[in-house]
Amino acid sequence: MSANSRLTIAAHALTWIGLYQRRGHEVATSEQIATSVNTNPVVIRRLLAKLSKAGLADSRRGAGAGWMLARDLAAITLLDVYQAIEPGPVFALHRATPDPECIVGHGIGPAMAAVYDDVEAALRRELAKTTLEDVLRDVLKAA
Amino acid sequence: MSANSRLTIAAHALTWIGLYQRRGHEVATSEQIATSVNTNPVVIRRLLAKLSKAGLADSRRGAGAGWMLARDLAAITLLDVYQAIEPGPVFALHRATPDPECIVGHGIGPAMAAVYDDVEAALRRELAKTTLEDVLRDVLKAA
DNA sequence: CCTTAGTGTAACTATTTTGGTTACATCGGC
DNA sequence: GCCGATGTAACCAAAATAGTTACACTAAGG
Repeated sequence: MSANSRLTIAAHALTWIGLYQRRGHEVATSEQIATSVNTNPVVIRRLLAKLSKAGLADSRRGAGAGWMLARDLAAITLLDVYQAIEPGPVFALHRATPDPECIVGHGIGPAMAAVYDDVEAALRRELAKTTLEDVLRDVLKAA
Repeated sequence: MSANSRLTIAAHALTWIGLYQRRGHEVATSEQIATSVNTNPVVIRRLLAKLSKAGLADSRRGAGAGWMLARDLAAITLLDVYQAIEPGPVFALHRATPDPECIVGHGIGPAMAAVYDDVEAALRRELAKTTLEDVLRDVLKAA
């Protein structure tokens, strides 16, 4: 399937900031996070910008700039992260509109849309079960 | 997100064949199906080839060739279709492997993979709830 | 002030996925 | 053998995703 890695990267970034702050640091830079994630700092900043708009992270500019969490890790679920960064749905309907003269072509869109709504709801329910605190706990356990 | 339309098209194709057969026809051609879906016949054949391998559809060659269902619509769930055509997972881990020296970089992969397994399981459970018979009923209701 | 480290964001490129198209070998009933 | 279809490879186009460069802007600290 599509398979994008944004949720993974975003969770990684926030978890990294959370751990860094717990170790006594004020802010984390996109450069530091990018090193851990193994990508370009701009990729991190773009994601954190969305997370910031969603109220999950905050940035500070000027000298001593960087990123910090807007809430504790325990107060951020993967659903929060998902909603902050994923615009589209998991499944798409037809790229080109099917033949409206055909009964199936006419009715299949709404029928599938209803199913997809339920699937997305289930997916969200599942993502809501895990907080970044849970993720960090697993991470530390594995170390 | 990714958003591919394969599941939609595959469900459309099978439902179309099912209805066509109920109306007394032996087989449906990829050309007919493609007209209803509004795409190229090869796209349909490619999908039906996978559905055939999964035991959901059968093809006949030579003169009077075409496609038929291998099972009744009521015996095919959207999960069956999904598994027949979707290879990869919904969410991907890091594209490049994160810094293994970093605790978070080291442990985040397995941690997220565990969550993603649960999410996929929920998604499958949800898809299994709907059969193509259900889809056809909705389609006919909308007509 | 003015230096400086880092954010914010646009613009461009590369890679991958997805879907559409052409082409043609093959099959099998008539 | 003819003919209408499948089966598949090969190629192309478009879109999504991620990586990169570039640079204006911000604000603490000297």
